[in-house]
Amino acid sequence: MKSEDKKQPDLAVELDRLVHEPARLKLMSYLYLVEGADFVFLISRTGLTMGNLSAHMSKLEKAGYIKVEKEILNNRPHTMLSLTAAGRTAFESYRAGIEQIIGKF
Amino acid sequence: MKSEDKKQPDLAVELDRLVHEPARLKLMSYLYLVEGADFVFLISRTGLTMGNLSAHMSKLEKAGYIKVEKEILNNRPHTMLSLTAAGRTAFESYRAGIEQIIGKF
DNA sequence: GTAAATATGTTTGCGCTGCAAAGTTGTTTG
DNA sequence: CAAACAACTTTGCAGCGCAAACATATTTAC
Repeated sequence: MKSEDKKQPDLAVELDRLVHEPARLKLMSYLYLVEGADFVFLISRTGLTMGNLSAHMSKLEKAGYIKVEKEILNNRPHTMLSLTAAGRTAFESYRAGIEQIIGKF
Repeated sequence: MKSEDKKQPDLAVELDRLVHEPARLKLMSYLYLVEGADFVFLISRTGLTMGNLSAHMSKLEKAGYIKVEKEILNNRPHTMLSLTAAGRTAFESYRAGIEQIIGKF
């Protein structure tokens, strides 16, 4: 490396706040592995309330990070979530960013 | 009443928001390694503005995570930051929490 | 010698956001 | 039929991070 690099703010990496928020980070982390989980299951898995899961889900959907499919199953609503390609990319890049800040695990 | 662990919400881990905030995460990550850095240097290192660094520094200090030492050096104010023992512990436990959510790197 | 620029921070104003609580819609049960 | 349940959505507000404004002391320019 050259000394012409005045400062190297390797910590100046920007983390995607949409992913960074703990509730959403948990969701995306899980969806990254399983490729599909339903609303009710995710509540028990993440410890979120229905209200909060609903709100975060909407944000992630609006951002294009997850796909939300609603259907009627056994006469009841049923909601399935899954990561989109953009969501996978966003998660991977978030992971890289955080690793850069925190260091190797 | 007695509860059996039917579900293991390994994602239900709580992240310390004081550490989680990107600006503070960067600060603590760096201080974890070097054990002492001054205000001006940290600005270039983290990409924060003076105002934001000042605010986050105050929060971390109030939380007991860092120690802030102010002196006059060459007729100018000089501020040194360093992690406290509590800060080190908090950072380590944050790291463990995030690893549990995101997975192994 | 004083006005302007520089250095090192702190404080303030406010827009955004996450969370708990309340609301919605439909179904089952007694 | 009413009350309880299931699966969500919407709302209200407190708290927070950020940019901008402010504070204070020193050095430089003229």
